[in-house]
Amino acid sequence: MQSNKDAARKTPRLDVHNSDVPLVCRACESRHKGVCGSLTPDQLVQLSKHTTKHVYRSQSELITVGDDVHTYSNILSGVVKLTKLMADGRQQIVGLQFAPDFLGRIFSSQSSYSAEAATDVRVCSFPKSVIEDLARSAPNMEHALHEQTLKELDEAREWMLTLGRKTATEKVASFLYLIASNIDPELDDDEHTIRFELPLKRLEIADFLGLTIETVSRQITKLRKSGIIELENNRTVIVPSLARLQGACENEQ
Amino acid sequence: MQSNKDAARKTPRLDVHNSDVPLVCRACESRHKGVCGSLTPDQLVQLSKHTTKHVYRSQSELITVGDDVHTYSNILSGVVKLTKLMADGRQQIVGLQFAPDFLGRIFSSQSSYSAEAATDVRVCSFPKSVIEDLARSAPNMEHALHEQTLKELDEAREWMLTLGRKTATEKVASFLYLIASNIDPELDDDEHTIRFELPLKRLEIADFLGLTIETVSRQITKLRKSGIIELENNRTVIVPSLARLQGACENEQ
DNA sequence: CGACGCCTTGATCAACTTCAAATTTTGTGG
DNA sequence: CCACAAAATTTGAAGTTGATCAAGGCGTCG
Repeated sequence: MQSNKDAARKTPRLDVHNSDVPLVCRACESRHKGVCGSLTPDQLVQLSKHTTKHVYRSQSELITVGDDVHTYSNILSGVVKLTKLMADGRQQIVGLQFAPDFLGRIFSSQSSYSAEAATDVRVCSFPKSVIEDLARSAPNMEHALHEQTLKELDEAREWMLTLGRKTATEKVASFLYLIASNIDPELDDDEHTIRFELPLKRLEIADFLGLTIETVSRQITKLRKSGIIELENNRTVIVPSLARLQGACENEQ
Repeated sequence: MQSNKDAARKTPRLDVHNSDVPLVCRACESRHKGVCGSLTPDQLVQLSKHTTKHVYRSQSELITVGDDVHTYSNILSGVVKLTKLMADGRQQIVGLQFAPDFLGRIFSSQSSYSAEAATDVRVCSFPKSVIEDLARSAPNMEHALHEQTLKELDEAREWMLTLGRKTATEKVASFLYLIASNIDPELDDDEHTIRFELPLKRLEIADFLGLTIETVSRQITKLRKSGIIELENNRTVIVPSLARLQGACENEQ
């Protein structure tokens, strides 16, 4: 997705040991990834002056609909869910974000969705104004944010196809495939078997797929009985063949 | 949505009669809107050197999945639908674009969806390289494109809620409300009644809503019988009260 | 242990789809 | 302008999928 065109825009990446890079950033896993990865040491210094790290416990809110947003964050670890709520309580998860995604609707003081920690989440936060000043003055910063937005848009549209046109089984398979691709999975000796923890509980999966919790449960059982997945426990999934799981995302009937 | 923060970034808008503005742009309805609206006369000149205008007939393809894209376009009039197709033929419209939207997945040579004219469409096209060079060298250009991407992302997520959690009637009402808000409607003497042409046929509405054509037809009939809309003919809709239509988008049962 | 949260399973029901056909609208050529 | 064919839409009846309602199981924590 990232093309070689981008490489030209980036300031040549300096060695991690370069003393220009601020201390907080030097040991950061996101240092070379996501938005931070395309910043110059100078910009990192400017940013790091206002950086704070936070841990959010699972199910706590990072951004509330309607509230003014004063910070943006880099996700260092964990999974964040973006949810929309209807007046009568119906809920839809409209996006999942993983490290090292950038969190926050830039150039807008209000969010039209809330962001909640699906798992425990560690973030590196920056005041809104610092990010926006940097975006205004540093084209590479705005470009990095733009790429992040484009990635989210591609993912949202892919999910629209899932929501609008896939069957319940295909939806659940698509969800498992999404997680398998985004969580760093343990690869088994038999290099084709992968294993991972689900970051969402059944109700959240239902809210992501536009289904009910019962239907999600039944489809998981169905995928298990058909041998496409195995369950070590409710949260731990083993995928013997990623190709077979992928096939289940779009079943020719 | 556009905030006053943006105003500061924009070069002060020059008078339309300013001779610096190229001829093709001077008479253009999009001149002050969309991406072009935030360009300087110099940038417009640079862009206009490579500008071509096209008309696409309804149902013709502007962008085909998998094909390399060599141009970006500004929509001058008409409606463009972005569609995704599954191997077995299931189809989902993942976005609708209206004038003066910018069309094309920037910074990527391939599109993961196709773009088709839903109605006759007039566009102003630019070679990919010119746009991307401009985006690289002119921060205000990239910012304008970024704002467009953010707007599309907000719309996509709003629609994910519709696809995932709304009933068939609510979906159709939401679609009509979307069109009423994006097509410039005729306002009746009685200032509350609005009237517009549907840019999509029933099958396309179904593909946008994740429904079948029959269900769409039945829901339209239902909305008509309940007095929320009137039909002048298959394509012409009259909305006596926009507030009532909005209410139908999210019905407390 | 007992209560609670979470997940699964079963039975029934409603919403939406599918299949089929009728009806209306649109386009074309004489 | 009419006749006719093709396309689009509507309507009806039956079938399916997934939702709802209800109950029970499992694991954790006080």
